[in-house]
Amino acid sequence: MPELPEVETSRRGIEPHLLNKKIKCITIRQHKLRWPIPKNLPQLAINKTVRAVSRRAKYIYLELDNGTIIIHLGMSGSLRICTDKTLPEKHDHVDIQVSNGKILRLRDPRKFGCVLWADNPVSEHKLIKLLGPEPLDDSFTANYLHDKAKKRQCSIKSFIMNSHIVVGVGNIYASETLFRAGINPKRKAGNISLSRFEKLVSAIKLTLNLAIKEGGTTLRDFTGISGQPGYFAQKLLVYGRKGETCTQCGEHIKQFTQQARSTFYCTACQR
DNA sequence: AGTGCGGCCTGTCCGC
DNA sequence: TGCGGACAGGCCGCAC
Repeated sequence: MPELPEVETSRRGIEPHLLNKKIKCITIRQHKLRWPIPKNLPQLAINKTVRAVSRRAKYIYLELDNGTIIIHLGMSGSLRICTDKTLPEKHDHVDIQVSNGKILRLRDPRKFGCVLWADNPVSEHKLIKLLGPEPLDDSFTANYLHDKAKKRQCSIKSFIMNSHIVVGVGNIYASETLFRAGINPKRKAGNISLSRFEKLVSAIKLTLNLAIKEGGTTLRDFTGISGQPGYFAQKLLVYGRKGETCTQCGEHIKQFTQQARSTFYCTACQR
């Protein structure tokens, strides 16, 4: 599933094919994604130029003069660049063709993703407005997290997965970063010291940057096959490693369920 | 306001 | 071998 690093890699992959190109055609084969694709999307976007291909949280923006196309990949979505010679397959729901003939094609078997329109400025859109800082921005600091966590009773894991606190930390990276920071995922967010938040913030930045590097390598030829799931697996320290030994201490990795999500951690290393 | 959970959806895996 | 059911997950929107 696309986590932030994969979304950023996708963005970088499609950008050169779309930037400064005019949108010529939008084909919607399946309107029913997480939210319906607006019926008037083609009307709004056709003959408009893509001024920027950017990202906020796990949303990809195609910025036009009159507004923005927002794309979210949900958990099974992927983007590729092709031409109309490549026939759409079963789960290829949307094509956006630009003036050089290239097509941006969205595939999403589970339909958890979305394609939406936002009037200017996109930052005022309902889904965007309340989002927390980008984890890789300088504004995301230990002080910020520590302050936000004051008196919070929820677990540190659900705290860092809360997009109103910080964006882009999904279920996999929540486990991974808490392991790197040596923090027990069950610990209450409000009960964590500033110095431990410093470790956590460093771990989040490190892990996401490493994964973006990995994604960059794996998805280099993005217009071809595109990203297979599980390509991060080699680098994962705890996620999906239930019963295997901890890379730090040799203890067995434990799995349990938190907020209906699988958490993996080392009982010895994480306190 | 903070917290937790239901729901959306289909491919994959497991057990029978 | 084929089939059914459990499971996975991002994250909004609602209920408490």
